[in-house]
Amino acid sequence: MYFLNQISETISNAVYSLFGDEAIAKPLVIEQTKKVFVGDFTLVVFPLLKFSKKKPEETADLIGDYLVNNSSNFSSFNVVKGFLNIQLSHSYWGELINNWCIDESFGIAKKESGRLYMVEYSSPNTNKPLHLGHLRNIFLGDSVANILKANGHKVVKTQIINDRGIHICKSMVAWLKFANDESPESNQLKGDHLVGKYYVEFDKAYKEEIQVLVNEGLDVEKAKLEAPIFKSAQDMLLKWEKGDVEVRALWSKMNNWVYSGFEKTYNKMGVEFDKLYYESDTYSLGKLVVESGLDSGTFYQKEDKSIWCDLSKDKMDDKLLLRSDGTSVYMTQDIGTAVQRYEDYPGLSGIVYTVGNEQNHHFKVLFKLLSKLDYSWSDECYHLSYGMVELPEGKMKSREGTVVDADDLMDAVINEAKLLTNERGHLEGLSEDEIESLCTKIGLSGLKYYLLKVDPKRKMMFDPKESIDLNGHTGPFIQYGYARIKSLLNKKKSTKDFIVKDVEFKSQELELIKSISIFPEIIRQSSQELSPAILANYLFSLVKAYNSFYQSCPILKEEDENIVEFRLKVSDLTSRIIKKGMFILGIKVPERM
RNA sequence: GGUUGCGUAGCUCAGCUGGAUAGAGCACCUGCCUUCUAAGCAGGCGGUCCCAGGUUCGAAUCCUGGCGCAAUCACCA
Repeated sequence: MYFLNQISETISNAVYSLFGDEAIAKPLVIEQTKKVFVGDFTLVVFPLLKFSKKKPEETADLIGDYLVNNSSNFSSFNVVKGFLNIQLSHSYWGELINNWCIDESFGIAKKESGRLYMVEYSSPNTNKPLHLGHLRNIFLGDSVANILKANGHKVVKTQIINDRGIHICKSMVAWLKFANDESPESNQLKGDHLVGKYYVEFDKAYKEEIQVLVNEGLDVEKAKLEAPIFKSAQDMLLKWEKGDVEVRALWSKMNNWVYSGFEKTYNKMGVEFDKLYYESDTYSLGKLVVESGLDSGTFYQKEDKSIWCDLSKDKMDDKLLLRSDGTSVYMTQDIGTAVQRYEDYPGLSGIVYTVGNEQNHHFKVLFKLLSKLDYSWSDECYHLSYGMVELPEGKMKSREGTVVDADDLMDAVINEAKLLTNERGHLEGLSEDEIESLCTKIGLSGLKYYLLKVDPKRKMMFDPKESIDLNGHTGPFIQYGYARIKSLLNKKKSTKDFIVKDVEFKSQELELIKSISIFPEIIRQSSQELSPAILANYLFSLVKAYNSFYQSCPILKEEDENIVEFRLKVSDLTSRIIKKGMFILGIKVPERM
């Protein structure tokens, strides 16, 4: 049994014996003892006073006495006001460490849960390259998938690619008009960047045309609709929907440019997907589902033929599902996609949608619609909503060119890692390939950790200077801790069958052990909250505890062989947790740096 | 205007299923490398936890009301 449960059960038994079953009707409040007090665990006794009918101090004393007298796991206790601070015996800690060390998968679920979850993330449009906002999304989703796996679930990593619609047509129109057949091959530009370039070109030309029309006396709204280039885009969308061969060919060609560009970006990130969905495939299923919802009376039709869902009972505005011309909207596609997914994976236990909080309302409505359509799984859909990434100078706006490009950012962060690592003289004796590999690990860890350490649901500030920092609360700090342990273990390995016993731990050793002890709980909690930030912050505190231990407890110099073995063992265990934990965050750790 | 989320040190963030003297990192200041990697460690400075009420033995945490910021409420995606 997980030892925290074991401890709380023992304490619970003590309370039961002393004060009866009513006293344990509510869960006991047991927490790790705050640093300023002496002890390992603290029982808050205030809630027990009405059962003990004694003062807080006396109540705590009674329980403390009982524990120490009835279990060798507890060595001593002290009472401060209504707080019972309990210390575990060092021999019990030693026993625990032995167990953790021989457990290859310490902290990770031993048994499969039998559940299969789908995690959706990234889900870009195919008209422009990925940017900083996508990075938070992708790192989050990828890590959440790993967290679910670490808790014994099976996971399908997926994305819905928004490969159709008016915005895609804009790039296509602009390319036809301005590109002179420019292709990724002809000018060595990544495909997604090339297509993005023409999306911007479209916008530029569009604005100019609007201005011309306005100068001719049209009002702005009208001009937006009348601009020739906009009309061509609309025209192209109609042709696309009708399956026009030439338009489809161009669409296909440009989308493939984008996909190969994305591919490179995902490779660099170290991210991959198990299953891809394309809106061009799922929107028509969405239409069918909406139409059958109309037949069954779930939805209603207005005079102009548009189809709606009445949400007044749910205190929301009615939602449009098919336009009067019969074309689909975003919501239609999302309904189709969800239905398709449950058809593809009948055993699915749930879908996690990693999508920004700007779409909170959209998903609330989507899940409500699925429920109205009587899909039993509608309440298994979960919107993992995360906050926007903001820059020191404000929000990213594509129109104002303040968007931070994902490829540029990764390159910058890796280059910076090279500079800083070189400054420290840590690149000596490495080949070009090794330097590349090491600095990629370091740079990306800085970036990923920076984006993951903040609670997903909060908006966050992205400061470029901080994101490439190697000191303090950063990915490289954790990597460095790992590399130091590895360097140590290369000099002397712990003996496999050594058993820790009769070791009196120094305070730094005990702090480290305590930090290690909660790793399984952290893995569980990260999954419950779908929050890599919990794990990220934990790993930082673990490494801090280790560094403090490392500083104050010499290992190779220590004479007592028993202590040396213990310290090597606990170092090895720490390194395994760091590696595993960072892996779950999607971050690689270098063996040396 | 309605709905939802957020407001903690100069800055970026933890802590929030109520618990003790609210914690980290950055920045600034002091020490520590002939000793296992100083990308480190030890310490200092720094707080009306937005405001006002309420519940409670106990509130940064829960409730109500303000103030401020953000998102959203599209025949956009």
